[in-house]
Amino acid sequence: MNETHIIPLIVRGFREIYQGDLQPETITLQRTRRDVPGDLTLVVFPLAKMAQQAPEATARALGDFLLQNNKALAEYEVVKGFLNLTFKEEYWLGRLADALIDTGFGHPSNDSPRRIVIEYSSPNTNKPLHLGHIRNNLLGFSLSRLMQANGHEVIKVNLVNDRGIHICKSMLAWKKWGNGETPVHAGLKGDHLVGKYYVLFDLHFRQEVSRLKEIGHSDEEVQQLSPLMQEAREMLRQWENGDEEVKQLWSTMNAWVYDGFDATYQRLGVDFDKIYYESETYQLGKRLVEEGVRNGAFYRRDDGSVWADLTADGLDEKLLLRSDGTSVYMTQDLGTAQLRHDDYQADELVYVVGNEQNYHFDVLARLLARLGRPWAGAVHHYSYGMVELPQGRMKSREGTVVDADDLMEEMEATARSMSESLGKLEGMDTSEAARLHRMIGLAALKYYMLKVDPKKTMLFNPEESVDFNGNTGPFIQYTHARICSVFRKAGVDLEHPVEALTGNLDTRERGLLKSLLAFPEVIREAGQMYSPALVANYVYELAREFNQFYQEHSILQAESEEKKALRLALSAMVARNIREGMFILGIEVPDRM
RNA sequence: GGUUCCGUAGCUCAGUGGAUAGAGCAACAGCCUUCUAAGCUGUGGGUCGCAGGUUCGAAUCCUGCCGGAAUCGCCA
Repeated sequence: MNETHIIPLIVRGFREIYQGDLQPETITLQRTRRDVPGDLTLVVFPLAKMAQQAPEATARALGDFLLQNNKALAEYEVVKGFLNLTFKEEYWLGRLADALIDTGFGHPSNDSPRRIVIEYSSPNTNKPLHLGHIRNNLLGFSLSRLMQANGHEVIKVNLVNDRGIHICKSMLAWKKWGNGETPVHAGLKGDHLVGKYYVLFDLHFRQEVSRLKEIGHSDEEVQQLSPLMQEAREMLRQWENGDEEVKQLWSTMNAWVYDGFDATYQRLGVDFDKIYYESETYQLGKRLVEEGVRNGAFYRRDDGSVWADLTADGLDEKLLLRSDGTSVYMTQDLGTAQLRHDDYQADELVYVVGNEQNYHFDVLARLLARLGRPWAGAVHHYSYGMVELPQGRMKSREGTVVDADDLMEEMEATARSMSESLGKLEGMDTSEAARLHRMIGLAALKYYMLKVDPKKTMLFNPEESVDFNGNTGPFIQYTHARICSVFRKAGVDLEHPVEALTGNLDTRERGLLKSLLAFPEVIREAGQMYSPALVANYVYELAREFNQFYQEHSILQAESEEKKALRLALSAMVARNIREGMFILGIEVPDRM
């Protein structure tokens, strides 16, 4: 519900009655509580102070004025300092009729669209995607849709970290113990195969560590002395020196990983407009660091390493280039930021990255500023919370990492068994049923993760995540399917449900209508807050409210034709808002389930 | 230790200056000859971490304290 059009009238009324100028910001309008008569509430307390009159009297004076000057208003009531306004039936019916023919409903008009580059996913190529990546991907993708819904131009980019010591570890392990194994031989997705060798490296490395510790070496010494680690570091140097054989192996194994990632992305339903590879951008980062050294922004130590001194900003010194000349994470991110800016000249460079990297992005923005990049302020770290399991954080050592592919498989299987035990899809052909199970299982997973405030650490409870009742994705899908079913029975087109709207609204219908009309405002606010969770919560509330309405009223067997038309119109709008809202979340809704 | 974030019902979460703080799950009790029961209704369950402050009004803003997490790497 968005009745801000009444604000100028309030300002005018206040001026006429009290000869005072009201700043629109001091006007608080909100939806009237459900248990009190009225539609829209003006909070009068702050105004009463300016009017130098008791809140009740001020409210009544303003109420009288509004009633006289706005034909849409039917009556008002004053409760303490709250002025509760009630609109006429025709007004609400008009709003509903307008919404029905508004194909852009839920896409607020935007007179200052921005160009926004959103980076998300950002995987390393040494391991398959896991639960943490899933939250990242879902947030990044739905954030993109949310910004598009708000009229912004969005470019979705992925930054694949395809180079570095971690990849060398997988490569080295494969070279030593792989016997030429390929994904085809092994019957494994490529990302999983490469991940297997990363784990193998770690296993052998830890054996070396314990041997070295037994003979009395410290933790730091062990890192230096471990032959495996030395080999991996040597491999990284060879890679940066363009060694043919190393590059060849690197391309081969990365190609396996990309095949695997593509399959996972596709199944998850996310995509990208452009993919950056750090192997193609880190050199640019090095050049930026050198530039910084030349103009005094950074400095080089005797051992050849390059640092930024951020102590004046209350931070520490930050390494930008290792003593052996190889680049670190920050080097690469400087390069990719520059490249991204050159490519798009975007108003915002959004990085969907976990909050464990808050410091990193704080430093990144400062470094860019220090390099004199005027667009440094465009860097925006979209910092989201970690995903934890009931037993705590995921730990690869303890084998508690929840694999993305496995998880999607399980959700789908749960949807299948649930649907079978409920006897839901009788008579549906198997491929159609399979499509539905995918849709439902994925909805459960996506909604479960997106309904939580992005910045908060969230708990992933496997048992709860496969619950399809209550505040869940399948519940919302079900509501949509129910509405579609009604329209099939009625033989009415959901997009053009009625010719005309007349008659009266009861409390439930009126409440549902007000909720429906709030949709554009929710999308706008969610966009301002960068919060898909607001959309998720709205859609859930709407579905819940519809189900209450559905339980109480018959749509097709309504008391009169005009009532039937009205209820069809309400139902159609609920279905549309659900579909649009879920679309923003990257969740599909079925016509039956 | 510094910085940042978090603390709301048994559990998971909404609620970012307005009225009597809400959902879901779990527990218990009901509702399908009527548009899909993946639904609906009801019952019980709260010192909004604690203490001050600002305000007509605070879960919400400020300060301090307590508890938890992340981070401060020649890892990414």
